Amino acid sequence: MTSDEATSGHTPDDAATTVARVRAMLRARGERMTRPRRAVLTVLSRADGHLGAEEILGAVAQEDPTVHRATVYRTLEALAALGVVQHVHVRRTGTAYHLAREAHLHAECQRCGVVQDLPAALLDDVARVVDREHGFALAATHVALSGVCRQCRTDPTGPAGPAGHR
Amino acid sequence: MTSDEATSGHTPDDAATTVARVRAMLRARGERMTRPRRAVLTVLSRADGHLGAEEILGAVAQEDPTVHRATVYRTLEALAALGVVQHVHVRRTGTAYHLAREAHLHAECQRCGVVQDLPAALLDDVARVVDREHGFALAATHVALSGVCRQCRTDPTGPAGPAGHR
DNA sequence: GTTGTTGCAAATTGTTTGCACTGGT
DNA sequence: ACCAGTGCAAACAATTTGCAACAAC
Repeated sequence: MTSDEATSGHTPDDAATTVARVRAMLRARGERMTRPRRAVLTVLSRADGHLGAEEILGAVAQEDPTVHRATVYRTLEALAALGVVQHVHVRRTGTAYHLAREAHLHAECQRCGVVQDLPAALLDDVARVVDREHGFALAATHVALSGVCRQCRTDPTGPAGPAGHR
Repeated sequence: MTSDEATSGHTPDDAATTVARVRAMLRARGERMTRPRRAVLTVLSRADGHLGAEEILGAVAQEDPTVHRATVYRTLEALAALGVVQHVHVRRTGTAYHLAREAHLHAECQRCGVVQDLPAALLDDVARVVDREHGFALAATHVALSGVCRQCRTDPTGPAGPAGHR
């Protein structure tokens, strides 16, 4: 990969740069950099964290109203295949996407729906044990852990998200 | 419904016993033990492990064809409210249910879809850390961990379930 | 000019809801 | 008899797919 990445979680990644990089990757596979793909990449680069499909749909629509929902899904799939984006399964949002950077876990609050990042290393030990004892290769980053965030524990009367108990 | 339950090796929990126990719990709340509920409980008691909604639907239909899909969902919800059944979110199957017994984790193979149980204690340490460091109260049993099961690691050409990569 | 991609609309999948009726207690 | 619970059909949300038109390379 390339050189610079402060990696501390905050470096939205220049959209143009990302697009260029991906264009090259696509070209190498005989695929194309299209308008919808550019839009999706732009949206993803801008947003620092993960975006729900719904959010991406919305942002892309603003970026370029001619891009169709289905296309966004297909684009995300294509970019995932490229290894450029990763997806996490989240209860509330359905699926969330983000540009592939350093691995990290996700924790979703079952009350308010907030998804927060956690260091990937947290599950390293568990992964090792599960592997050794159960033969199961954990893909810890792939599904958001469930629980209740600090906010909601502190303030149980606060704004519970749309969902009752998930 | 033929009463030939002397077949399986382990002891899933006698259906009749469960039904009786739950009937009491329901009664205590002014609720009723109905045919659909009996059917769902019977199905759940028989099956040792977790069943996907789809499986429950099927089994219940065999148990009593007059029971409607929607009713099964409502029944599962009611039993969950009672604390009698627990649900786990699984990508492949959507949601899986099982009678509430000792807490345990679930691990879902992203290739074949198998869901296996893991000891709940596995995540105790992590839960403690996440709590202390991030203020997040982990509900580890609520979402199935993702990964690849032993079978699929060994035999990558084997029968990948219906889904590509989840 | 290829042919990878897109837009659209319709199909899926999994689950929920409104409502009149039925059955448990 | 009363009302929790049910059956049914239709609504739902999120995503996927078939296909003809289209646009990158």
